Amino acid sequence: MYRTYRQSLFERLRAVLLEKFQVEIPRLTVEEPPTVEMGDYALPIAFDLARALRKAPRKIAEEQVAALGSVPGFTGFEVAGAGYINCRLDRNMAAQALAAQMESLPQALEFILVEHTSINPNKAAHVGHLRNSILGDTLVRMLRAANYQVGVQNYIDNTGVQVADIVVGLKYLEKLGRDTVLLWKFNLARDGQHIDYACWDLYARVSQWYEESETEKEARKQIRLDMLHTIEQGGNDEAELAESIATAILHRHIETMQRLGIEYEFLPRESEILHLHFWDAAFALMKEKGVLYQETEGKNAGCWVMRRAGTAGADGENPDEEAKVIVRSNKNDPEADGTVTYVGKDIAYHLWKFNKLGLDFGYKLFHAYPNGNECWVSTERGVEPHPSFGKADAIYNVIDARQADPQNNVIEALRGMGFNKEADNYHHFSYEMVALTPRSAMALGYQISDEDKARPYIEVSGRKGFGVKADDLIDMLIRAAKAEVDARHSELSEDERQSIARKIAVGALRYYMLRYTRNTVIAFDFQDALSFEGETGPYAQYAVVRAANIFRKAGTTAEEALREFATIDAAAYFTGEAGDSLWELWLLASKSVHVLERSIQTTEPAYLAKYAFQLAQQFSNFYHRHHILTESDPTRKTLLLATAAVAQRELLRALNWMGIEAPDVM
RNA sequence: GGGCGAGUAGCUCAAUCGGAUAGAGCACCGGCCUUCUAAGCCGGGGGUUGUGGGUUCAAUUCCCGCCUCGCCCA
Repeated sequence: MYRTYRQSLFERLRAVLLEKFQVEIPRLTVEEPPTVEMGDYALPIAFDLARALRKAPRKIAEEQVAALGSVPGFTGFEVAGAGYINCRLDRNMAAQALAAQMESLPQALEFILVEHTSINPNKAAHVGHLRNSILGDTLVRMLRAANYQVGVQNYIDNTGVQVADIVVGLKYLEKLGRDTVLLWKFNLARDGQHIDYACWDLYARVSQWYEESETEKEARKQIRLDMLHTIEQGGNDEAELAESIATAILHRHIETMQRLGIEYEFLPRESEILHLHFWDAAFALMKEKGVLYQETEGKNAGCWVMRRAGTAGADGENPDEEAKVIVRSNKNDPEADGTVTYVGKDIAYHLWKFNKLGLDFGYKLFHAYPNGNECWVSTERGVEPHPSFGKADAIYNVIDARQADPQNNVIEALRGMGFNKEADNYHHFSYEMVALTPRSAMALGYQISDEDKARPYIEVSGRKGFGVKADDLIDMLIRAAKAEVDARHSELSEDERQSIARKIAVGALRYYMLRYTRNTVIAFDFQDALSFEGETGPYAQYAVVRAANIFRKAGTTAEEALREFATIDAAAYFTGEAGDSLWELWLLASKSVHVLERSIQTTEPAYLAKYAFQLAQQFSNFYHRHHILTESDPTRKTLLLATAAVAQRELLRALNWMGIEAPDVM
């Protein structure tokens, strides 16, 4: 509603400016007046034109108001302040329009591929991964709400150094082989332990083992490198072990994320990128397009390198020392000679995403969700038929800010190959890391140096086993929510209370991760994350529940309240101070799709989170101000019920776009 | 050394493409449960937006210098 009227206002003003002032404006700034009494939209256009037209802004604004005349849906325009044009909607008409139908965005044609989560399958997921997955899943939901076709995938680096570290740990620390590992897994299951948790500790121990002995350091580093190469090569016991561990941990990650309502459609794995020779095809293509060249001099002599984004490149005389190495050269270590870097493999993978590689994965089913959705995984020889993945028009890679450099290298490679459209539609959806407050780190039992205690946050580290595991946090949240529900709703069954607690926990966690803008480092704090008051998910859920209580006690439904509203004329109730405050809630409720659109344009889910909170806040205010059930004026009662219905409907939509469900009671 | 990001109330964060009186939450103080649920509402104190210049009708926002912190690359 808000978006639709905004659009028509823009069109009208553009036409008027062209006709009466001979000015063409590509974009129009539409703001909001400071208070709702002043109007619903504010146009600062007169300020922009003051210089060109050599007139005072107020004077221009007055002429424009005269030129605008009457616009459907608007009751008037007035000049305010130094030269703003404030626009007033016909409140009654707008409210009827909003009550009658939900606003939506036009059908989009693009197929958008979102990649998120991408956790190394060698340890349990932690809070940092949760931020990634929740941001990514919310982006997926927002794009789908905006009528895009969206694919979701989770990239699995199953042959990387982190998985190799676990295999080193099993072999050299736990002294396990291919067969005895099965027993180890069995014992874990018997003791009620999860493999991702066990590997969390093992990973920390291996990382320590590499460093702890000065005399063994070099030898152990070599063991690590050899293990990596053995696994990459495949067809041996170590690779089989790596595959078995990585797959088991991957299943755990899928389960963890499923608890938060996060699903994937496809899991492309690095092992297939290697074994299906994606790199060879990419290598040939890159050489053909002249993106890669073999350096003959300097420190990178013998390597295949690529000009780095933002640098001058080779000048014809000296080697480009800033160039990014894609294929390593190592005369001292023939094993390492010809090794493709991570960025190299990533380029091949992204050529596949845009259907530029001429190769495809094999596919097999990996996981079936309870709702019937399926998650597929890459494999060398897959099954037929299988769903189609890749062939994206645009992609969003949800990857933390520290990886901006490699991401830009991939984009630069695409551009260098002439895939400009693809490079333009490649979005690194970047976000800052989740760290721990010193207080939370100490609560977890870690020893903190005095220096670290003075910092606002401490970076988590998988190597040190320092961090908050995702499942632990979810368990804590559910316990905390359950205690509240138990205290309030003893009349409900255990199952019902558990289900409500789960929704509250998910709401709290998802909101917590979304409320911060992307480039803010989250200093994770248990006290904040476990809070259900103030600016939190449960606060917004509570507003929905309160609205539901009204309908239940009134013996009606939100839908019925909205149908009833169509039969009354509420114009008289939208005037005066009381009318302003009521209208303010309708106006805010009408902005949901506008906020959705803006959140997508700026790739900033935090706007949506902020909006949901504000809408809940306005509703709570309304709830206290008007006692609906005891309202004696029937027309007014109908209006108030419709107000609650519209606020609840739009709040539910906004929460749904963030993957937050509201319980029936709480 | 180069690149990116950040610095706003006691704390954690917002502030749309440069717009009207810089806003929320937490914490603190004071009110409100016989009413549709107090996971709530109302009120209060709290700010030289790191710092020095510049641009302009208007700067937290843009430009330049400096300081501090974080990350990435070499």
